[in-house]
Amino acid sequence: MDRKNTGDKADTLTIQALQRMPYYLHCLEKAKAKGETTISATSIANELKLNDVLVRKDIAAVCSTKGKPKSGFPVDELISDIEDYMGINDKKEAIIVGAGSLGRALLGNREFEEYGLSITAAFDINNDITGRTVNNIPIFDISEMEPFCVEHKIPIGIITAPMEAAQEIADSLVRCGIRAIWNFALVRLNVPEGVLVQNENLASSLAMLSHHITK
Amino acid sequence: MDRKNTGDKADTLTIQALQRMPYYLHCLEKAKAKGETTISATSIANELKLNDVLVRKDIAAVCSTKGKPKSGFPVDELISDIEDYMGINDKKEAIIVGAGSLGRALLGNREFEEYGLSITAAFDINNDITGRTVNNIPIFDISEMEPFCVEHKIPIGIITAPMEAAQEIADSLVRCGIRAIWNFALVRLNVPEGVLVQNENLASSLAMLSHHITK
DNA sequence: TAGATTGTTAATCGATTAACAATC
DNA sequence: TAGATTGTTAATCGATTAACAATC
Repeated sequence: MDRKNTGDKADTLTIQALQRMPYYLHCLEKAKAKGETTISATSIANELKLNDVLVRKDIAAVCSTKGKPKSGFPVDELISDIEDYMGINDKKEAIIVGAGSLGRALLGNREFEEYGLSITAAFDINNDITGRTVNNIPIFDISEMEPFCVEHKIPIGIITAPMEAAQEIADSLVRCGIRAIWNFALVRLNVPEGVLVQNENLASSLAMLSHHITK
Repeated sequence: MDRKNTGDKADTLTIQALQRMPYYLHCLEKAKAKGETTISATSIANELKLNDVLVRKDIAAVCSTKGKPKSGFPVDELISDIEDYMGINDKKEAIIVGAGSLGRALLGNREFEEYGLSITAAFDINNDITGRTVNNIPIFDISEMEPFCVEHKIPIGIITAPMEAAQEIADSLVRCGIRAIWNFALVRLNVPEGVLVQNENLASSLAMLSHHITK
């Protein structure tokens, strides 16, 4: 099946553009709170210190209507278009694998819910940890992970395990039909095509900070 | 003072390259554990699924010696060069501002120590939280932040506060002489030149995941 | 030696920015 | 109308990749 021009513009957004969306959303909600009903790409660009053409292109890729010269875009519509595009409004279930300090930290973070991510269980190998709950989310033994994922058709796995274990966990998740992995372990994961791996490299960020400080 | 060619190559690494460094480090340590004394850029590239010329360029920018055709680079030397470059070996003190779920999560994460980051205190506005400790790190009232930073000459601030408060906190940190900010709030911070802001956008990552799932 | 590997220079690729005509 | 703002096409910029001569 060819996907050259299917009418929807879903494929046109680059990763960078997609990552700017939450900023746009925040900016729009601020404008809405102020009572503004339309907003120009130019003003968004100024607020976020981005190029205005860039903002216009990003908006064009997700917005269902065109902007009007002079007034700009309708705020409400743009908000719901971005939310739809990001898939914020339909809840997606996720599990956390590795309930060490970072894993439990994420379990305790309620803000993910706002972005449509609902963490339903955590798994760990260490039986000092399993059996407990954090933020009302149960921590099970790792052996229960595969049946749990299959039964609940979990689409997202969050790996906060040590890097030595990460690839094996990823393989296991893939077998269960997971479709996206949020990887906090410092390894490149090998996954089949169609499975998205989003790497969250706190170590890389730390490298940036450290290097700047050390000059 | 002109900085065209000062002999050190510190300025030549791009952000992307710097972010690859932790992966190289991990890869090298794995090789070292296997008893290998030299390693080729080609083999690192294969392991990490990167282009070999890219790896060679990255290494050239940080490594003090040149590689030898056929054998490659000395593992030990490369490890210490990268560690030096990233500034892993000298401890840098940091504070956390905002001790909500994410902030306490980071407080509890002991892995940062391995990368040279030592979190010495946290601050919050909520007096249900202040006075406690997490992982032996005290949580103080926000009013004590400025004197603490000045007294201890803290170079790094980690913002895990709500986005409404983030800019004000950043301004305050800058006044105290902070040199880098690790920003987990979803706003672009305005800081003077010379202060690094490293944005950690969990929301942007979530946008990636959600969008992929929703297809 | 032959071959793996290096480092450099040039080509490619993709994202951002600039220029500009169209429009409310 | 005039001016702000839009959307598009072309130019720029920067990172990655390819080609290739040099070397252990």
